[in-house]
Amino acid sequence: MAIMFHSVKTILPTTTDKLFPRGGYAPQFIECEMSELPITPQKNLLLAALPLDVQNRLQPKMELVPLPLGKVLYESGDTLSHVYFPTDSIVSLLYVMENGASAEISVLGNEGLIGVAVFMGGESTTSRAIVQSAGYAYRLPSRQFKDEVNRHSEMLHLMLRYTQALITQMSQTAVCNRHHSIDQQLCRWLLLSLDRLPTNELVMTQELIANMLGVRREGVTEAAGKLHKSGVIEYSRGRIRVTNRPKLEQMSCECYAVVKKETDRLLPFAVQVIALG
Amino acid sequence: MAIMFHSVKTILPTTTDKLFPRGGYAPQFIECEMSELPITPQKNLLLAALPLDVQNRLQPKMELVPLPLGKVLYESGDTLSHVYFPTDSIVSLLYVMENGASAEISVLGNEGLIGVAVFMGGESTTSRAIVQSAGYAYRLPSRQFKDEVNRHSEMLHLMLRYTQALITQMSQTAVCNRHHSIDQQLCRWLLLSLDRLPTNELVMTQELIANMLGVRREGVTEAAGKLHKSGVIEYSRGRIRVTNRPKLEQMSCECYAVVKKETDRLLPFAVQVIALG
DNA sequence: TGCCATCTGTGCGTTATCGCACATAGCGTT
DNA sequence: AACGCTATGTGCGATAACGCACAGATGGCA
Repeated sequence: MAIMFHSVKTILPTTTDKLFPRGGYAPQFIECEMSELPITPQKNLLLAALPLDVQNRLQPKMELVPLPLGKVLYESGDTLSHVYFPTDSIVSLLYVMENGASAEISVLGNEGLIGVAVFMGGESTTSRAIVQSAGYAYRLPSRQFKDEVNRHSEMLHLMLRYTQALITQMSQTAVCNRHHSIDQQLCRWLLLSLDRLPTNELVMTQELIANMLGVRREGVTEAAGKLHKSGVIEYSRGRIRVTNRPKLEQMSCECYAVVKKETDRLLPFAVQVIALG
Repeated sequence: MAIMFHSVKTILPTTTDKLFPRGGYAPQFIECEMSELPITPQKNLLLAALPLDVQNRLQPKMELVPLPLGKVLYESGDTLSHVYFPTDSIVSLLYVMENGASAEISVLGNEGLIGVAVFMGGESTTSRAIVQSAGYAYRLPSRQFKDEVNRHSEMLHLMLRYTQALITQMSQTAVCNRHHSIDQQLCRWLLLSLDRLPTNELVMTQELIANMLGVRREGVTEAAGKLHKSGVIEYSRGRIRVTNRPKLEQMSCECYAVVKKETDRLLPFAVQVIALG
């Protein structure tokens, strides 16, 4: 399969060793165009939705950090030292079982935050947060985040709404895992990722997608082959380009639409303009 | 299979028509011994964990309502008029798909409440809340519940902790749906139900269990047959008695233990004394 | 230019679960 | 005591996904 992808430069180190259990993946990164698109806290839609005075209070306390692919923001059971507000990165919440098998619980980008357990009170969760698409995030020490949430009820209510959206996605994942085929789930997964990216191209091997979906790599290969035959995607060695998004949506199970609709309802400020393939 | 179950009296009407999509189930109820065990708000462990002054404020606003098997407390998309604090009933959060297939997202008893979406801000969810084991619950109008939560930060924090426990269970359900066999999942499901009942006997047909697990009824029949052969359970026509709980735990997947441990961590006041089979 | 790690494609037997059909059994009602 | 509804048991072919093995393709790098 000869597909042209524009060349990219490696600008961030990877930390994938032992992080993606099955794979030995060492990918490259799309250059982050810092000069053209300055990364501000407002790139995160939750931060942007806060009242201006709260934004101003938070700004000096936050720190912009790069999130290379495969970086683990926290491990199951870890006490969370910071919460992260992605600006252009994508993070998966992944559950890893005793035998090493895994499954994605939810995925989030600049519409969300990593670390709801901080204000939920548990301080840790049973899942792992792992960077699925490299980029940046603003982070805030948990302690200060908690103070702000307790001080500004508007911030609390925003976080709670986001948490409900997260719950919706988790529920739907459970249902999808039960009832839908790998083909359909791949479509759902691609759409969820696509919604959190500025382009229609994702940097992700089939091996990693398989880890996220909790299925065999070969299963993803087969499903991706079908999507290619249908003219929906093109791909090559860790890059996937969606060329027909409407058809992708059509081939997906209802789960994508349900989650999208509910997320848009709960977080109307985060309604995304979809990049047409 | 000749198993003796103590006779029971029907004391509550059922509302199962069209509520459990696949089944035409019309079961009886175990008599609720009101006189021996007065039902007080403190039977619900969340209510019991509140500061006394808050309990006293809430008490007159709450109403004790019977929850017959199969009753739908809310439907997907419904605006929640009340939140429910079960005292001795069990409620499942169930997702019902477009084609009628379903899957349980989580289950809760007197350690929880139905209606987290009220203080999360969404006012509705994409799931259905349905009574899985008849009993009672105290309910509180959503409006008043919200006021109390906003007024008493202690109450808010308690609810948030419970919500995190709920999230943990949802996540684990997603993983379990992906990776574990029907046999294992049945064990998990029985244990989760058992923990929320005062006895080691549950009133539930295999058909309904299949609905909860999102699998075929025949699959549950087979799995239950194996458990019986192993001497773990006895059952007959809508009643299941667990006779060897340790073995049941041993045959379950890790998911039960993970959820239990995390729930106990988050809600230490709700640690349950397990009825030995 | 050629090497080589790694990503993707494919085949094949095995297994779990499904969907359907129908048989058997338990229990309340007449 | 017989009936009938409902719950449970069982068999069977179809299917989806699995685990494994290995072939082929790609692209970075020496």
